[in-house]
Amino acid sequence: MAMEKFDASEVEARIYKMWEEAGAFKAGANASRDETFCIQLPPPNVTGHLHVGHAFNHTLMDMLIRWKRMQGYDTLWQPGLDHAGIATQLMVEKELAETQQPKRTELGREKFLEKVWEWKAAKGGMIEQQARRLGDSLDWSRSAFTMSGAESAPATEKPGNFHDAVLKVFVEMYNKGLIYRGKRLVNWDPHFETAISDLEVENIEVDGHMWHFKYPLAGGETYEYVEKDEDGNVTLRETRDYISIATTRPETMLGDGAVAVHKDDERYAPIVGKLCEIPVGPKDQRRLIPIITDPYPDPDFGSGAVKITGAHDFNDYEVAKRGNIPMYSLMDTKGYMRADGLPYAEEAATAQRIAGGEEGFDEGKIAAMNMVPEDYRGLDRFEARKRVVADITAEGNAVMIGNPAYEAAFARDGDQTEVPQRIPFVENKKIMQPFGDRSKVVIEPMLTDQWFVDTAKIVGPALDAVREGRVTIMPESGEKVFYHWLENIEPWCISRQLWWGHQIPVWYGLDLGVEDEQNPSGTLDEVELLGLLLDGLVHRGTVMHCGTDLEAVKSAFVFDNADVPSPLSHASIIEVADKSEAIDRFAAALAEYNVTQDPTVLVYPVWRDPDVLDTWFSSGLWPFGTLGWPDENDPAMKYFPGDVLITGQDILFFWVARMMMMSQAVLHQDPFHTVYLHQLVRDAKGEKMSKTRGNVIDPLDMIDAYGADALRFSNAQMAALGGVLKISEDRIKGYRNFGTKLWNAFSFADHYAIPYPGDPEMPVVSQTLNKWIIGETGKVRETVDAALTAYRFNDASDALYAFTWGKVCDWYLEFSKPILQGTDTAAKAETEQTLRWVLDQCLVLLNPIMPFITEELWGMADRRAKMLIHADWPTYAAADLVDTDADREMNWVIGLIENVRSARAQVHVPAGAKVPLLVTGLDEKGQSAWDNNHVLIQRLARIESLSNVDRFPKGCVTVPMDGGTFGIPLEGLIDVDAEIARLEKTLQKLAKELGGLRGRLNNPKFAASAPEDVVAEARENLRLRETEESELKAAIARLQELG
RNA sequence: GGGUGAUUAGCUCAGUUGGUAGAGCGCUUCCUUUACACGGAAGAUGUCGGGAGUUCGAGCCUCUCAUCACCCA
Repeated sequence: MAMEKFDASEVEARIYKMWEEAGAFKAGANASRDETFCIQLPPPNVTGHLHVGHAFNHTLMDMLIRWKRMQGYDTLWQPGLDHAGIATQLMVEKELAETQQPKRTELGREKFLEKVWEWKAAKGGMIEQQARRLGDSLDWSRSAFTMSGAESAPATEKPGNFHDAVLKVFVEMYNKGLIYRGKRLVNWDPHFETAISDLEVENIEVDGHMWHFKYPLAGGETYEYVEKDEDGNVTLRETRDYISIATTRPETMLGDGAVAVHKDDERYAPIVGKLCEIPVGPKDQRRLIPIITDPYPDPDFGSGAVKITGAHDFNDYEVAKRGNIPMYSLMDTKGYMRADGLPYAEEAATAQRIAGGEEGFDEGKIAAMNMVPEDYRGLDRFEARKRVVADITAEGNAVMIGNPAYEAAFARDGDQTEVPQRIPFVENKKIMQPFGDRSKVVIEPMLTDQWFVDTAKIVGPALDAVREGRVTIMPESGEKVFYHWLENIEPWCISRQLWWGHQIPVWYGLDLGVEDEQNPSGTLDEVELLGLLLDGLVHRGTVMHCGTDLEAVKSAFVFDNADVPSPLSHASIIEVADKSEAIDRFAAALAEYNVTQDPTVLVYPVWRDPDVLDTWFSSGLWPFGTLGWPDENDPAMKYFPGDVLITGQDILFFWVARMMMMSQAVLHQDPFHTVYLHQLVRDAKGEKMSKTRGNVIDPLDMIDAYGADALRFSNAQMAALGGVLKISEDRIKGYRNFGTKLWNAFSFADHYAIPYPGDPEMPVVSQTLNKWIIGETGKVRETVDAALTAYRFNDASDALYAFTWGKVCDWYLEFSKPILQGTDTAAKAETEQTLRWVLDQCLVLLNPIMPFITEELWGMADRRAKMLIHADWPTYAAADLVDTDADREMNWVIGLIENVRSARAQVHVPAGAKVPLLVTGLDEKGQSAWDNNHVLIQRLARIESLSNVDRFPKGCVTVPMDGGTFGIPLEGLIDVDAEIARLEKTLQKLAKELGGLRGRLNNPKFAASAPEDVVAEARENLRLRETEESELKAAIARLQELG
């Protein structure tokens, strides 16, 4: 019966179903020892689809998991999904728009979150289905979700407690002072109106402009401006009443707090400490700002003077912090120029007093001030830029240069009245501009109130983990990057102005505390009551408390209020939406109390922080949040800490470092011992894949075309440590062919009707051939184990490819044919058993890389104790299996066959023709090797007979071997000149090698300083080459006689 | 501007304490020989980016230059 062809799509679906239904991937499946081996799958976005990057690293993880599972480890490959705040919210908003449903803001928070959960249930997690096509042996029954257990989750959702973990960690870190609220500059996305992480910002080089403006000195002061060249010669000397500023963002001038120059910049030394004017806004209310020194300005860049807008530029922010310069926010959350606050004239006056040192300031006060003049208020930031440029230019404060067009016009017709002689100095230049990777709008650095993790306080243990070798980062270069980043770590902004995510567990209440306590009576009298009502609650501060839920913070608020007059101190605490509702409710209750004197109507409203946590905050808890924590008694906690993390190097900081910090902060352990980083998967040319380039390779298409095994093999093959990953369809096709080769090896066994009982023991053999292949199997098993232990997936796949195709198929199966067809029943039985055993070993060793085809072939045996996925990984050692004599003999046989074939082909002996073979000087070993294997040799090299001769006849093709020289008598058949040419060429190559070898051996320093075995090897090599050389020379001589 | 890495056969890439270069694909020639044409056999192709140094010996170590890529400002 002939085996059918391998149909990947049919087999893959069937086999995967079989594994999954049998629970083959479940945690602990096939465990025969206590040691655990756990890999946490980096959770893909719930909105995500499988791309080549996933396909790549899933293959590596699956290889390790399958390998360890076969070795009997208690394994867990933990899957799950990330709720992906901004991506998911965007996806759902888009869908609402497309289906003409009410917008997010119209729905309100609660209804919108319902929609998100509906979307998740219907369309989220597509990637989990796609990953199955790859053959991933993930324990799907444990699939986790970073939003599981959230208040908003519907009952239909799979239960989980990730939300508990997130809140518990937040509260603990808050209580330890590791989390705080503050005003800092963050990347702000004006489209989504939220802070976003650095990872979500793409810096793209775009065409921009550099404008040059004059900031006039206060009071019309002047100074001598001198420029010098490298040698100190004066190239320009003029009297100026201004300082020249270059900027790519003129609209931010409105928020300037200073002009900074380098302290060593002689040009500006005379005016440091003086004031200059921001040349924009109403003429009467021009603000004056100080000229300061700071290390940041580069004297060689632009004019060397930099305007400092602390609230809208990251570099300026640092300068402003150093110099205590006010940072005026200019824009609203949508990126429009602010329209709130007091009239500009009043704000400018205040700012002026601050700049002059007559008035103090703090963060809150500055934040409330709107420094945008009325004319620009409410404008889009880019529109405002145009207006600012136009206004400054109109007023004559643009730096002017000669107009090339004027020169040209003058030269042409001597009349240039239509063309201006001088024009504003505007450079066209490439600038790096930040864009939101999802919104595609220009990201605005914005000074906002956000929550931060004080990373500096928790970074220590993560750094130590790598420094002390508890955690290994591969490739090693990742360690440097890791140190560099962690040693210069910035506070981590963890709040996002979104709805989809873990809402920050902090509640605010009105600050009722009275600073100058005038009434220690402890009761609420009429005067105080009115005071509270009229005092403008709006301007009162707030107090806040953190807890896992409202109940948890109530007592803290009650405690706060203990000091306020009774009965207000006993007001019941209620939750409201926000501060304004809180004020309304509070005032209404007071008013009612005033009338009724009924203390039970008094309420103390509190409201929850509307922001949600950065997605990376929750995914930082992934290593234990997936295992039942905070329930430390969950049996799955035995898998913490995990073993290996395999992920893209681009999220080393964003995720890997954070998992390490969070695991240490919460559980005081490292989450894994090894981090394997890989690069971005690119197309065959090494370009990034992108939809716009149209070079995206969909792994599912590859699976459709070539099967999952081929894609996996290709992935394993390109996984050289630290290497660039270029995926090539030709290569995948090549590994599909490899699968077919393996399949046909079984078809071979089938063809020879070799019994296939299944689960064979390693046979005890007497045939050299069988001894040899068993030894080779032992070698490859060691190579594969060593490679996988060292995460050298390419070495493992290389070794298996070379073994299966190059050893088993090319030689072993060919050699077995005469025995299988022969009459020696003992030899035949032994070879049949060996062949089945060897093929079984191929299946076992290849299973981690190509699980489908191997499992299918495994299942064709009459019976199997277990599925291949749970088969026992072999432990035999090459040292026990390799028979050196068999090894030497088979290599000699292979060499002889190859050399005879080569010689035949080169002198164009017809492929089918059987030729006689002669030999001279055959030694004992050669004779015995020939005797043992002549059937194989004659068959594969197409040889009719062997005759011992003293001397080769004229016109004989020579094949020098160790232990005897063979010759094919071909007088009259061969082209003598061509054959001489062939031998000469071989001789030349040989001469080169001999030259090298002799050179080394004749050098006394070589023998003195090189290791002994190297010297011995070189000597032996030289001996063999010299013999070969003399044989070749003799052969050439014979041919020349003939000619 | 800072950092990291790369540059090896026509293409895509390996090459783990320095011992004299390999794979897959592609290409050329031959072969439908009873596992396999998604195959078999044979074959060609490399001053290992340039230069200098250390060494008996350098693709590998050091310096330098060039080009490219990525990350961070």
